[in-house]
Amino acid sequence: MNLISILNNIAPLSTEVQQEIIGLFKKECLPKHHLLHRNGDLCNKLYFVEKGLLRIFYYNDLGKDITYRFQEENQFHTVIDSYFQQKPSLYNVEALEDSILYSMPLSDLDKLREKHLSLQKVYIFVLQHFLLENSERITALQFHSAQERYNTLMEKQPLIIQRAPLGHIASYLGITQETLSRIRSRIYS
Amino acid sequence: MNLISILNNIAPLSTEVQQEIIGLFKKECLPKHHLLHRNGDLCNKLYFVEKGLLRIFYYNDLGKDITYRFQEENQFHTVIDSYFQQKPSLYNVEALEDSILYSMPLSDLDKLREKHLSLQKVYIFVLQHFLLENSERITALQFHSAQERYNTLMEKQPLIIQRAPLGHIASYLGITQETLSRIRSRIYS
DNA sequence: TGCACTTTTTGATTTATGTCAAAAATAGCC
DNA sequence: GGCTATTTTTGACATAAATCAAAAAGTGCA
Repeated sequence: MNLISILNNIAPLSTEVQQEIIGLFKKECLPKHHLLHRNGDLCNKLYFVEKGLLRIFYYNDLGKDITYRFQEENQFHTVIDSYFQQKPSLYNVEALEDSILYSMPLSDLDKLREKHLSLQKVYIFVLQHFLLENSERITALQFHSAQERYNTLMEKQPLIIQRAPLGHIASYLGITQETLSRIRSRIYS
Repeated sequence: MNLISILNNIAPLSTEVQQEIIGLFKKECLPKHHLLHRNGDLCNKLYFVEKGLLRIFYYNDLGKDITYRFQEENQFHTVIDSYFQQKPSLYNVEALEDSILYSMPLSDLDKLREKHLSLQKVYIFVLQHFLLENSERITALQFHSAQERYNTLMEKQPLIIQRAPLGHIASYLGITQETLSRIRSRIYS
């Protein structure tokens, strides 16, 4: 699986550690439209997306479905509000395509991290990566126009445009579906 | 200093570790308006804000000064785009008040974390905390109105309103100063 | 105390984006 | 291949917030 090579890239792992990791991650296959996590649930697993596409979303005050983010291949995934605080989540997670995930329970990961310093590093790296991504997103939402935010998405995750329905992309960008449709039809960017 | 008791709250530290931490953090006193970090600089220190108020900001395409976030007392601070990747930063950091910080070089922290597992936990906790905060901010910027975002700020960091100039708060919320002024003058929320 | 300087407020107008509604296009399926 | 069901586009109109400009209020200091 790609997981191991990605981890190795972050910090080289001994064969022993690699074997242990492989042993603890469990393969999960989700059909398209499967709801992996429902708001109110507790999420106590860290996932790695081997194949497919996940969408994390929540319902706002008006009950409207808002996409918080997409998780593509080779990304780690978890429901952060629940996972980090072990409390019921506000978010839902669904598979937008048939997907293959690897999952590891939080408790196993904790033990593993205590046992192997090298993994602690990897975990920190992953957290930092998420943090950087989020800070870019904040910057974008703060003062970029809808058009600019769309352009950025096109650069960073170009395939999302083809893989996810328009409405999901629109709410991810913080705009309505109609506005996104109009942006796409404009000749000039 | 508050730092030690805060760290202890996250994960209990031995007296030895505490002493080592105290020894490595260096006290820095900044006068109001001091520019702690300039865009293009490398940031290789982790800070703890003992007293005062910091503002992290950047200049957008139009050269407009945009507040990315405020750091109040008892918060950890660093310039994340630079610190985590050790590359020149897009951000500036200034003291909005006379401030007292404690700083530790990245290299010292790395060594310390390798040496003491308990600190690794603390570091992860801090990262997770930032991550949660950022995700709430994204949610707010995605679909809350200017008014709602202002209300949220009032709840979370009520003192900011009195301590920072209006223009800085406005850009933090992703709106213009004029709009913020009008929000404040409204009788109904 | 008064004067310059900065910050905040107010006003008039414009613009980007939202809302509601319906038509067009696309996809899923018997 | 044709027929729903879903998704996307288009249109008309409403609205929140931006912009530009100037007045008012607040602050620092000689």
